[in-house]
Order: sequence, then C-alpha cells, then structure tokens
Amino acid sequence: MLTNKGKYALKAMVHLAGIPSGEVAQVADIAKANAISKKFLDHILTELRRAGMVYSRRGKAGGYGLAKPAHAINVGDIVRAIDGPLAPLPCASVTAFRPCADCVDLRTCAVRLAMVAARNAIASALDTMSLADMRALGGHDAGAEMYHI
Amino acid sequence: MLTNKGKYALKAMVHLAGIPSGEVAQVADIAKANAISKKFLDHILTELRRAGMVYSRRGKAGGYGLAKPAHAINVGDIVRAIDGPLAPLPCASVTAFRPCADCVDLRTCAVRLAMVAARNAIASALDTMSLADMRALGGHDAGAEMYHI
DNA sequence: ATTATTTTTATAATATCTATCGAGTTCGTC
DNA sequence: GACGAACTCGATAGATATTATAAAAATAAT
Repeated sequence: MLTNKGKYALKAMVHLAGIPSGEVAQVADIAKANAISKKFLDHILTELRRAGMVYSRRGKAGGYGLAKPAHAINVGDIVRAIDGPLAPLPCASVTAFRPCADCVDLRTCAVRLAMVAARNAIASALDTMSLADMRALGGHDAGAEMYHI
Repeated sequence: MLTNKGKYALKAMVHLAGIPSGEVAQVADIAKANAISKKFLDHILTELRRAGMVYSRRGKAGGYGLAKPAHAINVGDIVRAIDGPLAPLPCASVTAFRPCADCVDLRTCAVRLAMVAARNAIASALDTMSLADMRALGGHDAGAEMYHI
C-alpha cells in the first residue's frame, strides 16, 4: 500500500514535469494546486532532493525542479525513494532484500515465492513507466512527448 | 506492503493445505511449526473464518481446516481478507474503490492511472494463483495436485 | 548592505495502525 | 460433569504516518 507521502511525492513529480525545463516551481504553489499540506510537502521534497530526483534553488525566486528529464525518471524509483521497496515482503525484494526471522528455508518458502511473483509484476509495471509516461496517462500533452515514434 | 498478519495468514493457509481433506489442525501446532505467536494466530484464524476461508471445530479434537479445496482458493482473496485491497491506493481498487479527497478529476489523475496499472499487475499475479499453486511453489508435492492436466 | 522570500533543518506533538498479551467464556467430546 | 480447545473482548506497548512549530541559512531584489 502506497502511503499518502508516496502519493503526494508522485503528484509533486507530475507537477514538476509540467513546467518548462530549467525553471522551478515553489512548494506553496505545488501544495495549493494539489491540495497537499505545505509543511508535509516540504518534508517530501527534501527527501526527493536527497534521493537525487529533484534539485532546489533557494532565495526569492527559488523552488524545485526535476533533476533529470521526465522520460529519464521511472515511477518505480520515485516510489522506492519515498515508500521503500516495491516488494510486499522484504524477503521478496530485489533492491532491499532482507530475510524473515521466522523463515526456515528461503528457497522453499511458498509465501516468499508467491510474493516474488507479485513483486516482479509490480516492478514490470512501474519500472517500465517513466514520469513522462505517467503524466501522459492523464491526457496532458507536453510538446516533447509528441515526438515519440 | 504485506503486514506480518497477512504473511502469517498465508503461512497458515499453506499449512492447512498440507493436511488431509476433512481433518483439522490445531492453532498451537500451526503456530509452533511456523514460528508465530499463538495468540496472534488465534486472531488471524478468526478473521479467516469470518471471511469464509476456513472452518473450525471446537472441543477436544478441534482445530481449523480449509473451507474449500486448495485449488479453489486464490491467493489474492486471502490477502484481501486480511490486509485489504491489493491496489496501492483506494482510488485504484476494483473491489474496494474509494476516491481520494484531494483528487480533482478521477479520469485524468495521472497518479491514479499509474496505480491502476500497478493494481492490475498485482491482481493478475495473485488472482490467477491458487493456494495449491502457491504451496507447489515450495516444492511440496501433494497427491491431489499431481493430477493437473 | 539590507530586506524579503524561500528553502533547509530540527524538534516535537498527535493520531493511527500493528503486533501482542491476558483473562475469561463458550462449545463439543469423553 | 470435566476437560480441552476455539472464541471473545479488552488492553497495551511499539512503530509509523501526519502535521505543526520554530529557528537557521541562502539567494534575489531593492
């Protein structure tokens, strides 16, 4: 289950994908446009910056912008940065594997193998979707995305 | 993310799938075999019974058994019974849809549409997997499952 | 240089959920 | 009726999520 934090992070990233490259958007504007508590969004954007997904400019005309082009950022990594691994169980994670204390044999644990299947399904959905793809789902036509072959 | 409760429920169901049809297993035995707190498992099995996934017998030779054959129970429904909908967001759920308070337009919300894609990926993995399938993943060969065509 | 604006950082309060435990009750079998 | 097991209800500590408060640092405009 995605937390509100993760949901807000995705909404903020979609918002940032909608502004011209090189410019920045201010937290207050992003918060108002998406009905998010500004203070909470402060926290979230700080984490996204530490994860290298956005950059910030301080001062009067400051704000946040995408660290990379929207088509070079994939949705799975945004979720991982804020809400942790995609896998339903740590023992089924590829990027953050951790065995269960109550597991006798990793290789024969039926529950784990089922969750590995679930993790692979989620990852194949979210790791093949770029931020630009996600934004396009909503029907927003950015100029850049029109040139896909 | 699956909770421990959900994980234990799956383990208990796999355990019950391993006993002969018509017989029952006692909570204490299931708990010991899977390193689960008995009291916690009491609670979980009560919920599984209320969801119609297992039946119980009281008294001296009491215990729990599967309410239906293992191949007629699918993993997705077990998870739903204990941990709620599979979708990462309520607004992306098919079985328990609920709109977000902060959503302006459901049809154009990019985050929601991305999560619908994720939900469909999870559902297609877990709703096509039966309890018997999951148990077979662990390498347990039950007689009944050998007759699949 | 000063000021206003904005990010940044740290702290903390609140609420909610998770996991577990305890004690007593009900039911079915011997 | 006595026993053993499931059943119910309540309580609680711990973790997580969410929001709020306040001070500090950096930058652009004046």
